[in-house]
Amino acid sequence: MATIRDIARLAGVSYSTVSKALNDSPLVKPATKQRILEIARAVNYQKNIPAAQLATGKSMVVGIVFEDIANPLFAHMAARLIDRFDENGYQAILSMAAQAGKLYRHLCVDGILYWGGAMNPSAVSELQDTAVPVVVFGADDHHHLPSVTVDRAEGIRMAIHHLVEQGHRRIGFVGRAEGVKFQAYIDGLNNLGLPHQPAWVLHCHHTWREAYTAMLQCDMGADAPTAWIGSNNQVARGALRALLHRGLRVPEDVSLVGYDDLPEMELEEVPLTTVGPALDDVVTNAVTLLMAAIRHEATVQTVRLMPKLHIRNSVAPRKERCPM
Amino acid sequence: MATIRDIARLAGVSYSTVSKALNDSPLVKPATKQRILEIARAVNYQKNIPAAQLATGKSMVVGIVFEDIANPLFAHMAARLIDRFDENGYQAILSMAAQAGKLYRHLCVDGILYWGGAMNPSAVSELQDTAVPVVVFGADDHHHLPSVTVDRAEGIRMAIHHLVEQGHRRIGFVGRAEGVKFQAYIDGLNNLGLPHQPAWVLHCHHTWREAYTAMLQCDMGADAPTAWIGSNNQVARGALRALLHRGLRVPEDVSLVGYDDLPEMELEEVPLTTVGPALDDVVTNAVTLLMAAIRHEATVQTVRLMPKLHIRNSVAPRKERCPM
DNA sequence: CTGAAAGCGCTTACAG
DNA sequence: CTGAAAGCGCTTACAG
Repeated sequence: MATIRDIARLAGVSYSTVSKALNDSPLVKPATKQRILEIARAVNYQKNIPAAQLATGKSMVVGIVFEDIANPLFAHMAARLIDRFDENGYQAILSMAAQAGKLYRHLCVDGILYWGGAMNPSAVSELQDTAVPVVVFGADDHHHLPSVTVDRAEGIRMAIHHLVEQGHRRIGFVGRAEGVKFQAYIDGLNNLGLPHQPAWVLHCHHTWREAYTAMLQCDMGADAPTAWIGSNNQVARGALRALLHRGLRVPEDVSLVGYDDLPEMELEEVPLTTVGPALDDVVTNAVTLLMAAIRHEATVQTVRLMPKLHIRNSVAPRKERCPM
Repeated sequence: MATIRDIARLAGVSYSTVSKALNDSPLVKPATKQRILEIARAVNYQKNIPAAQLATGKSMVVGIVFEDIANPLFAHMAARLIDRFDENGYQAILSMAAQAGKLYRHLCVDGILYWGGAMNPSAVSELQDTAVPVVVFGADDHHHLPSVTVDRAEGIRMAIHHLVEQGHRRIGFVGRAEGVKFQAYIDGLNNLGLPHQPAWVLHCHHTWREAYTAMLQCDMGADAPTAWIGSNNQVARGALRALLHRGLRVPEDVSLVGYDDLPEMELEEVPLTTVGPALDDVVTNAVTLLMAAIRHEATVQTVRLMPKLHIRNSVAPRKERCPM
């Protein structure tokens, strides 16, 4: 690997001049600069970034942490995130929560973006230990960190209202039976004076499989919900499949609205009506916040986004369901 | 951020002794070592890896490149890959093909693992420019690089044979109508003296959506295939959905075998019969190869894996299909 | 416009 | 067992 000194020798200048030329400093005569650049290309010079980083104290790379890379949301956002950082002159690297702390400390990244639906507290606090700025997104507020959050409770309320408008009164919930979304579900029903029963809540983690299994096994007697809310994209899909598997028609027999608005939701067997934030907004705001934090101009600490309702084909007016 | 010199001052020793203590060198007296370690912990010392890297020339991190992070195979393999590297004392970072070249050169990683189904030639050659070892996997052989490949042609042959054993003679292909798999499809039919027609090949990229659309629109007249091969996991799923959407029963009316054996394939509406390599083998071999290359003991240059047939429920003996 | 010098935080022979 | 010194490849005042 050629170094700055090799080039200096070849060009017959000092290596500090080479350094300046390579960094396009105005302090070096165009002619020399050009000569140096040509030689650099000729020897296929590659700057040693760790060395530059050591000298300047900045790496121009940021780390992105994903709690759950199996979630299709991940693929959807990662590419956009990387592009946004690139526009800001930063390179982005991806990692999973388990190794992020150690990794980014080692690499001395300039900033960290943490995406977590469930938000692993120990992973986050490990990140905080490092001196670099971190912003979190996709989760609930984090007390001590800038974050972009979504009013998920409002999202669930919107889902309930939409269902109620269609005449539904027995509304079930599939997903994690705890946290903001679940609480909003309970509160939403109570506020509207709607009934709820333990049997209408199918507790499961945010995976396709668990949601599928839960929905497949649950009681679908005459007293069962006529509409369900699935607490994220995976859950909604798994639930949909299970419903269909059981011979129920969606939305004719049962309605379903899912949280998270991925483009793919439209491609499901029954295009899913969903509620969720515009993902591009989430991405853009998260990047903006981190850039500001890196430049120490962190005026805004928290951005709160509103979800929207996307009506497709998985909700229909209630009619009493034919028993199984 | 505390440095080695801060600790030295606090401990009343030279900083070179601190360095040795921190690296657990046997050259320092246990008592001093312990005192140094305690101080290091007390001041929350974090080693500056770029500096260490500059001094030693190695970073102990490897880069993993994924061409297509939207492919569920990605999530499946990334976690396993990271674990394997960890067992070898290496940290792994993920990135997408577009930025990998620049990124890994900047970071001076010790090795690169490149996963590509379609194999983007320019991205790979950009990687090769760097002096660090790279191994590719999940794609065809790469002429100049160590690689772990799968005999995909054999996989397709296995699929055809399985279908033929079930009495099928008109076998269609959904996926990229070029490359190894497609060629194996054509050759396989020819070798068995089976007919084939242009209309039985649905060309599409490896996405759910394209496969779905292609299968939805194709001619399903009396002359259509009674069985299909989907060229990867996404394609097989999209095709399955389209078939069902058209009112065809799988496998009663049409059979389908998919390439790639992801655990999720079993969870499809109709559990899919698939053909593909054991993914853990792919992962393990790829890591082993890269580790060997990094240690300059690259004896094996290419590992070729055999796919297997996984029989589930999407293939049935042929019966003439009821026309649509 | 150019170059000599110091320094970033670490590692590693080498001498004591 | 400990420490002084040189060096990794770069950047950046500072002097010329």
